[in-house]
Amino acid sequence: MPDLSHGDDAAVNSLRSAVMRLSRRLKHQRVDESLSPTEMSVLGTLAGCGSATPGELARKEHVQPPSMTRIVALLEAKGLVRLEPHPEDRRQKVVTSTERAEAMLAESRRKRNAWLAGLVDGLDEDEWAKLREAAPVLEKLAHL
Amino acid sequence: MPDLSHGDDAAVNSLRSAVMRLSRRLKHQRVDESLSPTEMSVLGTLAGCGSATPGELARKEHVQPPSMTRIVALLEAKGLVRLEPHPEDRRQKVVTSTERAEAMLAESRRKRNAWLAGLVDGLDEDEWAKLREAAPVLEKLAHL
DNA sequence: TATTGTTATACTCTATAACTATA
DNA sequence: TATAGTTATAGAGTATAACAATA
Repeated sequence: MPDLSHGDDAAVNSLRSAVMRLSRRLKHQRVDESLSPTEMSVLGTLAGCGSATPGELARKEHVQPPSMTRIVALLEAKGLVRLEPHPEDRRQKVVTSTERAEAMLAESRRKRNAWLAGLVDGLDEDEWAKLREAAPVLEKLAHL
Repeated sequence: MPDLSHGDDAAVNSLRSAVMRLSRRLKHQRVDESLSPTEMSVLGTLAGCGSATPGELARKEHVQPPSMTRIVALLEAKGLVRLEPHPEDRRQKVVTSTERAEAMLAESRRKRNAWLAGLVDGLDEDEWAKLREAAPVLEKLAHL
């Protein structure tokens, strides 16, 4: 385990503050107005793991089960996920993203890049490189 | 401006997703249960810049003026900020953090480190170093 | 008896619109 | 006429508690 020395203290504060502010801006920059950040995140997760149960999704997104019930219902109403009975456990359900969701993810990826291009306009190559290197670590941290 | 090539595309997705999830977890890990993430962020901002008007704080935190009015009122009720009339413009007010806020920030910094220590337990030195390097860039991004 | 998911309900945070006071 | 801040109100997102169905 890394030893948290005094210098890291400032880094932690900086990291926390930046993440909170960035998340607030990202909320506003949603590519599809009809989709909340968590709905988008769920679709991204499903694109990565194929399919999952509501409970698994709730744990992965760090949201309570009732919240995930609502989110999945909204996504289903929009035709972005499909709900099927679990083959082995009749209590559970299996959530799978539809082709429409895949197409939407691809489209929003283009739009996000446009927005980010504007934002990284103020960054130099070195800064952007650092961010790129840190992205997977941030993901790991979010999953830990 | 850095050219956003194909490889960056994935980094953007990764970054966005990670920031959203981390922010959700940070919300839960608030050191002082009675303080929202934005309230904490405002205190951090004030600690950095000394004092500011509600309008300035709203812009810095990327929040609308009425929201900042509420936040400042809550902080004042908790004795964490002081409100004074602006010396030159009687429409404006000056918000300053109190000693109590400074003490609380110091205390919460210790608690945050303890929480982070648990989280970075799963990171190796190299990953933590990447995160530390990226922190100031994330901050810059959040301010851009 | 434990677990998965749902329903019903309430809370927190933020936004928009309309208003007041000052510039 | 424009700007800083406030008040009133509404909406989005999430949580907790109680419940149903299945294991």
